[in-house]
Amino acid sequence: MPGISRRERPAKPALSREGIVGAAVAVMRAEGLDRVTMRRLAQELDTGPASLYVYVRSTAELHAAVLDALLGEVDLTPTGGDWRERLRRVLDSYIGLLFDNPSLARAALVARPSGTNYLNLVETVLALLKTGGVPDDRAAWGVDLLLLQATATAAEHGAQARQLDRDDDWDALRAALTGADPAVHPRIAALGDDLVSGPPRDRHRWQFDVLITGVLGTPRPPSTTREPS
Amino acid sequence: MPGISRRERPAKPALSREGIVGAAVAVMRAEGLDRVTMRRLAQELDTGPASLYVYVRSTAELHAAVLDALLGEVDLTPTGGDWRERLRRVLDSYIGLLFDNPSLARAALVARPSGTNYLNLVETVLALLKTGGVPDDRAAWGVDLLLLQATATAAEHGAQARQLDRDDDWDALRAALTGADPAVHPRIAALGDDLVSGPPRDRHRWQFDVLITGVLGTPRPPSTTREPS
DNA sequence: ACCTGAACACCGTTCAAGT
DNA sequence: ACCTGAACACCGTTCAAGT
Repeated sequence: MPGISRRERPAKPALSREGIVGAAVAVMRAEGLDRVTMRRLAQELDTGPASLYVYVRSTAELHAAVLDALLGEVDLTPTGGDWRERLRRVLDSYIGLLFDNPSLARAALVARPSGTNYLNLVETVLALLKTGGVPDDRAAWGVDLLLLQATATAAEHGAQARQLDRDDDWDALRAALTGADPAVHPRIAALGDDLVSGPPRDRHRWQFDVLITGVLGTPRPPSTTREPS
Repeated sequence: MPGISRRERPAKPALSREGIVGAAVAVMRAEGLDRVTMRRLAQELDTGPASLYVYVRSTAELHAAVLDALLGEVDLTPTGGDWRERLRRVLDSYIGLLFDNPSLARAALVARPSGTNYLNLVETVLALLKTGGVPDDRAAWGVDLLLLQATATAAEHGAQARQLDRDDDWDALRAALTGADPAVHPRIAALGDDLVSGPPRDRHRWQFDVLITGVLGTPRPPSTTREPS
């Protein structure tokens, strides 16, 4: 028994970008993004790592491709509620996806995806903002803000959830905040528990509302760049 | 000439957490956080990597310690302007620090620092929000929102700035957005350039204003957790 | 063109053994 | 206790050589 995944595959299928990304998604699902390495994938595809570089530029690019593939699972058409509620649902779906794959959220911050699924997500958010009467110029900048916030939240919390390792750091932060010396950090001491408490869902909802309220109430500054001749 | 950094150090100094973090900061400044590895540090300290584990739990924990040390450079007492302007300056200082060390921003999302410098930053933000009349409960959640936004912005942009590698991804996104098919992605096509354009400073300022406006205008939801007896 | 073996230059972490 | 050598189990990427 030389290979692991030799089931109904008598002949080695030809390499292709599609096949590589597909294998990458499978490995990610089974073992996490940390295991999506050139060497692990080469093993899966029964070849050497060098061969993959014909189709993929780097590990980072590969991770971006995996993310875009996963983005196909985001629910872009929730039903019921007004534009605001639907937008919240779309972003919750996006966050949920990244929560399940925390390392993916971190990858999203580093190498932004540019595939169809990402474009569909952006388009959906823009359409909902339009429905809500958000001026175009604010929507253009707002979509970035909303997606960045969602991604960062997932990246942050995701770390906490998956790796036991990070729990210690988070506990350390919690302890540092709740145990602050009132003489040195009076505001932290005054707020205490509230700084880190609250059900995540409530926090997310409030954060989303802050963003929407802010976008609705904040005109964009006049452009500081020189006009095109 | 056996070692690299043998200058006025005749005897090998005893290992200590302080010394390790200090060396880590030095290596980060000189070669970037990517080079802050157990092995590289061991080499710097003239020992083996295993020895470091007496003082440091993991590489992630070490990176968090480096971040907290760097956080000491954030300007917490800008002069002039009202609370809002001063808060903007503090966050700009924080963002600037992370911009210069992009990988640090990513580390901040994964392993949150809990040292004195981080507490000082949180305290300062809370104090400025208090000055601005932001209710305590919103300030408690708002500080997280503001710092997360700043960190994510740095993590995102930082990748673009430092590594040529990521430029391609960003260009790909830009091209995908500006070249969108109006039949498939009408809103993206309509907004076009504006989605990715604008001086970063203007975008940052607008994002900050959105957050402040949002926090000022969004009450926290009534707690959904049961009251303490 | 596409594919590969082999090499270069690294990693984190553990553990038995020493002092 | 503190420190370490050595090992285990990996990495990304390049490049000359093959088909």
